Amino acid sequence: MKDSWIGLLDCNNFFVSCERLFRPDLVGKPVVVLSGNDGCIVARSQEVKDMGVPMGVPYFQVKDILKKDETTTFSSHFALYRDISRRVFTVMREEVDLVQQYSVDEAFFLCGSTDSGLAEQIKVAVEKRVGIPVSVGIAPSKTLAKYANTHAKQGSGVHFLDMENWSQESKNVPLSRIWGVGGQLEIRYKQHGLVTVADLLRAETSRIQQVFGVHGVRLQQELSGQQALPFTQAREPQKSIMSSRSFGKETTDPAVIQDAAAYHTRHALEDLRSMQSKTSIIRVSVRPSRHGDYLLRGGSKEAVFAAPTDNTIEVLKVVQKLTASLIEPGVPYKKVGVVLSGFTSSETVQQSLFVDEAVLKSDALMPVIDLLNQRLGRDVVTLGSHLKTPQWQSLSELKSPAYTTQWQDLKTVVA
DNA sequence: TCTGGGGTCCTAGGACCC
DNA sequence: TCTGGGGTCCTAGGACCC
Repeated sequence: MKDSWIGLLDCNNFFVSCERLFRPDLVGKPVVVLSGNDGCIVARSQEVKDMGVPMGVPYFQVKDILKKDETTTFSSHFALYRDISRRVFTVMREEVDLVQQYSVDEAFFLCGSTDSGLAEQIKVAVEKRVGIPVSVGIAPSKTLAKYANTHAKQGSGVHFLDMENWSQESKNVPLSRIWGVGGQLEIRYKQHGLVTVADLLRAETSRIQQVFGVHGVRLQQELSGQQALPFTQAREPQKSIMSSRSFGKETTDPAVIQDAAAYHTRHALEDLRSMQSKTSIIRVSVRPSRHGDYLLRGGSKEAVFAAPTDNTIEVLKVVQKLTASLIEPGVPYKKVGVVLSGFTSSETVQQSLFVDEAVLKSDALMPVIDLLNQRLGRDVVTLGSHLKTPQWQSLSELKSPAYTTQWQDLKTVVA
């Protein structure tokens, strides 16, 4: 299809919009959503953006400014956002066939280069039926569609990139504004005299390949309107599961670190089993604070299982060893996490020739534990040694009620 | 005092093999 | 006594994204 352009639908200030859905009184007023630990700002309403509060800034640094302007603050509430996200894309799929979800609040779709009717139609449907404001950008490639979306957000909410003007406009667009160019790459491009999109488009591809590798060449193609990042409707299976969290307070105590590692292992394995998958690679990482003398003392290690497993007990043993070998005495750690990868479907897993009897028995235990936790609430039944009160956990003090996922938090509507 | 969590992809460099 | 080079796999880490 020669005329196949790519659209990007992006929810505006997604987390903020989700909170406003249940607090319509906050529409038009400043709102922020914080990360876990109430550490950083992860979503800002337009009013807060206009106040000059940057994305990702530590909350404590802007607390006073926000208070002064009577900003409403929420701790993040991912179960709610995932639920709203599912509704957004359900409605979207009813309006357009070819959809590729990219993140919790964005999806690409295929459409014609002049098909503004469709773009408008999707936007209206989502806003009307879900209540989340969205913007749509349309262009010949994904990277350009992302860029077009920034125009859409500033304007009427739908924007088609005009390729006639693009070669002219690209002279004034810094590479740093392009999807895929972060702080480090911006510096590297600058070192080679490449500052604007036009600079990159002019550069010799062989030289770009040499200096910036496949990533650079792909970027050049995407920005010239070629689709180097293919649109695929098929949902790629998830390749890894991560569970990690910063501690409320740094710790040097191996028992506390082991307890947190065990917690993340249980949760990652629970997710794994719900995906009907088994894992063959586990990686454990420990990090000191990113802001202190121990910056470089973190690290990670992985282990490979001879036969793929979804058995928490089996994985916990390995995690314990990896964690112990990573911890250095006296280093104050701030974060620990585990990542599972190398998945195979549970049904197709080959049995190892030498299966431990005890492992087989505990395999049967896993579904029981998952079911109990589903019924009784997370972590009612847990495996592995753990401290009575987790000393590493943090508080989310400003969390909104679980409007859509907990019965007791359902909104009461009085007619 | 207080600086997120969950993903993907890429690559440098060491180990190992022939 | 002299003492290669290329390929591949793996680990760990880095960059980016939302």
